[in-house]
Amino acid sequence: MKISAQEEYGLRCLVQLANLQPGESLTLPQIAEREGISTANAGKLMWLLNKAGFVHSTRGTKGGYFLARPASEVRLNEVIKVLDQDVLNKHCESYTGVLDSCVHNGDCGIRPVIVGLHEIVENALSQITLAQLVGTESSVDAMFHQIKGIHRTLEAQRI
Amino acid sequence: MKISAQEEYGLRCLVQLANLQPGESLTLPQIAEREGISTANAGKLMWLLNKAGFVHSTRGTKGGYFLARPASEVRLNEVIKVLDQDVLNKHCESYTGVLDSCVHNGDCGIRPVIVGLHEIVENALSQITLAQLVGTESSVDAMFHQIKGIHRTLEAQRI
DNA sequence: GCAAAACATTATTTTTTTGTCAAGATTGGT
DNA sequence: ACCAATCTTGACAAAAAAATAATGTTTTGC
Ligand code: FES
Ligand code: FES
Repeated sequence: MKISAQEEYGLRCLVQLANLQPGESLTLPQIAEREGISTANAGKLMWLLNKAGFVHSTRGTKGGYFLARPASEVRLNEVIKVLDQDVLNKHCESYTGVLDSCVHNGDCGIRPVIVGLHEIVENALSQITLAQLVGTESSVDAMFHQIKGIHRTLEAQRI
Repeated sequence: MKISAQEEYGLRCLVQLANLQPGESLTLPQIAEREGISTANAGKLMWLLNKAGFVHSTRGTKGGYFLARPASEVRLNEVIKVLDQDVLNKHCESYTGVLDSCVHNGDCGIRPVIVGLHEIVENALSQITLAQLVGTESSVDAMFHQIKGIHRTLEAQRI
């Protein structure tokens, strides 16, 4: 269970744009330099995000990228879904094994785990907006702990 | 954010062993056939799980694999951690980009998200044991929804 | 003791993911 | 009109992950 490079860098690029003042924009070389990735790579990421409608772009001199929506209205689960090539949902069909579908079709004890995990992650991500990621690390961390705090309570009860 | 093939299949193999009666065991070909993967692949997975101490094995004719601990004492977060090559924790050092470490070292808004997500997943997994996965799909699903239910409550409050 | 059945371990191949390159298209300034 | 800065897009190459193959070791049963 890990976050893919595309998910992470795509999100990072969006955060860079979220840091801008209204009216400002960033070019590909600027984004690439600020995140320490190549311009070509940033280009592909931004192309994805543009296609998905998260950013707008202007061509030509003085062009660049800027957020299409206010950062406070962009939830992280939407972003991740786009960057992850939508392979998350339909798990049982795209089975890597020899068989076409999962051998446990009909009554499967694994499916709830896979699906449930994705739901938990999605739910956590849906509670975070881009705007919440522009602050200092400690403020972001504190925000995140509100979500995790609920879990700790549950765990404490269980023991 | 997705579960890797190794995580999924390793977990599946363990569930197969958890289904056994005490004293029984499964051979590699049996495990492979039940999960629809190749014998060689199952062999590698079981080797990992054996090395990590989750299963014991006996060689020779009438050999096979069986759980080293009761299924009710094996938590999923331990299993996943072993199958995922421990790359989960130290994220900021193993940065794929051009730089040695994350460009935001010192004050990073992304780090809490990465770390926090892993903690949330780990926490959820730590609440599930192998024994809970041997039932019918609906029973496993119901168990999982107890965990997710907490999230729903939180979400409802937020709105 | 020998052969068959089974696990153990390392190496190789295949597939998927990630990152790069290059040619094209659009805009703004001069 | 021209040029330079910029995004766009598809093809390509490198890296990582996954799966397979190959070889070796141990045990059982005869
Ligand atoms: S039926 Fe899809 S994971 Fe089992
Ligand atoms: S410092 Fe590690 S993700 Fe930013």
